[in-house]
Amino acid sequence: MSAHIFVVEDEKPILTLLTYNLEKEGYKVSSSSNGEEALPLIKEKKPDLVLLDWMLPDLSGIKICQYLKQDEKVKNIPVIMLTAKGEEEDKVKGLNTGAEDYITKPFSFPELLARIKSLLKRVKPNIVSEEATYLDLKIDRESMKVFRKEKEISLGPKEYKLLDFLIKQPKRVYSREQLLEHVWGDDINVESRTVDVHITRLRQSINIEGAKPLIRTVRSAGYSLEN
Amino acid sequence: MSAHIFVVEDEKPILTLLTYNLEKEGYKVSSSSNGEEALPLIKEKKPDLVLLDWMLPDLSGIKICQYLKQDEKVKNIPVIMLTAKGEEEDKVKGLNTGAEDYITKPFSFPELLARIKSLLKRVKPNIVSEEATYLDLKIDRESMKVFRKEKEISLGPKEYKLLDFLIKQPKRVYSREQLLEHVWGDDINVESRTVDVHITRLRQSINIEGAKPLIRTVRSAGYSLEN
DNA sequence: TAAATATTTAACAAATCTGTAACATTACTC
DNA sequence: GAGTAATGTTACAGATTTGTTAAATATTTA
Repeated sequence: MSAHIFVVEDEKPILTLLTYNLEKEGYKVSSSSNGEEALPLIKEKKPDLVLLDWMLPDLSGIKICQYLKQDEKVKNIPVIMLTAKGEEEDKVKGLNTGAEDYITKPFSFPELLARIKSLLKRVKPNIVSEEATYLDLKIDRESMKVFRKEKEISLGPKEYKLLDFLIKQPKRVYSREQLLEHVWGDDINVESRTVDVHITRLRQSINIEGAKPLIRTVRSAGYSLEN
Repeated sequence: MSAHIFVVEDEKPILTLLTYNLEKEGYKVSSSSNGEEALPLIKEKKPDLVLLDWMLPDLSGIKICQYLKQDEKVKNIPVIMLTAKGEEEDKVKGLNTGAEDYITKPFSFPELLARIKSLLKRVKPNIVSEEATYLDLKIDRESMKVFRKEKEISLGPKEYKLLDFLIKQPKRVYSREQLLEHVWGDDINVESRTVDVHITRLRQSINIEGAKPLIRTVRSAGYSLEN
């Protein structure tokens, strides 16, 4: 499964070059040479990574980045900013926009590629596929069905979300707070012990005869999907 | 593996504060309060980042930065300059020296920390890596598991934290007080002898048949992860 | 070598953390 | 609108972890 990269760049030669090279590397590329139209497109398409020219003519890259990083739904998409040489002083300003990386134009493509890969590796959990499995557990996100050993299991909405989240990085341990943030949403105000209860319910649901328990408790730390 | 930061600052209180706080965050810190001696030291030690006072008495920070940025071997080390308030207008001048960031004194430590992290992220994308090893000991921070010779070891929360901290800089000796601060947290009030007990427990946990002891006691000084 | 100093370890009580049942409340379905 | 399902909270039992103490052991000093 390949990552989807969104490029916002008004300099056509650069855009063409980037698109060409990135696609050659196997990435799916979308682009816009116009800041104003880029923002809604990014929110709609939810790419895995955004390459953003610092100084776009209409809506500047800095602004776009700020908007993205303020929006709950897309703030986790990593952003690499392309800053031209003369704008280097603005780097400091850029720190506060929350972009994950900066590259000064003109840049070497291999370097860019390395940085892209490095970032994508870190946000792997955001790259979701239609189907995920862990051992004998399978989740089909299209039909929203869950199977254990080929047998369908019925989960409540929250249990489904919880599993959906945990299975993205099965072995990673998440704190109750992290789970609340990602599964419940961070504005919500819910006791962290509530997570325990839902974990218990999820455990009961996915537990079938003759199968291992799949959720690990890590004392004073949290939970992970693992046995 | 933790990042190495070099601080050049002639104001002793600031230098002390910085060193203290940075080490508390787990960074390795070297320093110099003298510009002339700093330059060769930086070239020799090749830290991951340099914090540089703008106006040093002998050899100014600007000069040092210029020299660093002209030297092929160290030009890639990011530099953060600490400018005093009155010197703010000189920022523009400073930009040409190639420093990566500027902070005006007095500064808030959390802000400095954020900038350091942001810079380090670019240079060393995974400075606090998800995995650390020392000899036959491995700690996976993602799943929060510890292995000795490929075999999983189960640790209590505090033991895990202790090891997690010690392994960031193996061989470095930490006093009981330092360990209390880093592993327990500094508001807490716990006897320093308690550290001994936890070290003992950690020793027992990570000690498996036919493997060397990995924690060294340094009499009247503290402990280190070393054999 | 004895005394002084420092560290290791076992034992135990106190504190903390987790699992789950029970219940109240809210949201949804027909 | 009644009935059903889902959700969040609380309470409590049981399990694990933690800090302290004190005695045993080790190391240094005089």
